[in-house]
Amino acid sequence: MTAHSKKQALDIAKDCFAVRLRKLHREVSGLYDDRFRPFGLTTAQFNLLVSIAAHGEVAPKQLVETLSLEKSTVSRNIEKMQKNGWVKTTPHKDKRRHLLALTDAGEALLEKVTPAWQQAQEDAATTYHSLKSMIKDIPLT
Amino acid sequence: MTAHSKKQALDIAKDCFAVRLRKLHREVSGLYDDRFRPFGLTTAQFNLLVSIAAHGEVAPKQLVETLSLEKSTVSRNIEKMQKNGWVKTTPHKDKRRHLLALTDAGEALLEKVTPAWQQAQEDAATTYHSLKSMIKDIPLT
DNA sequence: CCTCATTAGATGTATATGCAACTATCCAAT
DNA sequence: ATTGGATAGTTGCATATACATCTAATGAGG
Repeated sequence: MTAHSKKQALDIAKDCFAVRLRKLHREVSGLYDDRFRPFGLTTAQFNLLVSIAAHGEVAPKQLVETLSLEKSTVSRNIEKMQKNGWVKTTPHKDKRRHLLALTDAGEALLEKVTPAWQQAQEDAATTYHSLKSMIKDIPLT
Repeated sequence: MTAHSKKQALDIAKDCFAVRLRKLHREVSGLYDDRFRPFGLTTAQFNLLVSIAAHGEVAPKQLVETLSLEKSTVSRNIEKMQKNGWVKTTPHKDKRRHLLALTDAGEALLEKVTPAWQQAQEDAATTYHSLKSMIKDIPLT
């Protein structure tokens, strides 16, 4: 390990978008996970819960696009949320598809965790002052 | 699902730091993974590779702090990198600890993937124009 | 009608990640 | 020196994620 290559590695670590973004993602996700834990909810599941609620009724395919998740990830995460009684499916004329919606329990959960979400938002904004301005630059769709 | 609660969910989805940050993380990590795949390297492993190189010799505990990773995550990811012959360990006087360093193969790999990393950086900067300015606001340590 | 490419989802397999609990070691107070 | 708490790392377990492959259903050309 020459001094040169060590310095080069330092530069990469400092400049790399992925290194910083992944670290920030772990830290921020942790704040939300801490707040959601008492409800038996994870941040990934909360994302899906909110997205389904926002659509009313929605196909998995749509969630894949909205959240940039792999279809198999959606498939399996939804499966857990169904087992927890938060999500229900309804058939579609096109038998390949089906639609997802929140159950009453799912809607009640969303109501119930909203204050925890607000606290997590504050945690994040307090710890990472730049998030508030940064958020506008993160594309949503 | 009332129209009111649906609109509320839309607002949460739009405002939530975690939703946007996690989505961006998946998209950007995917760009790097695509570039690293031909080398049998993942973005997570690249992060560790660079961090070890930047330190020269480093304890897992230090990586935990530098990258905000759980200690068990570091433990197991390093284990895979050792099996791949990229990382070696040396004992420490304090027998609880050990030090990590890159092997020759590890250093060679880092050299070899650096152009791919640069391409991923360009991919990311091109797709997400705001990343370049955003990066300054993401705390490193 | 057929057939074949396409599409939506599910399943097999692997990595990444975190929490809890455990082990081994160290250190400080007595 | 002894012991009890702290520390570094590992292991058990669960979720999250992606790629490759598979299945079922659709739809477009012939």
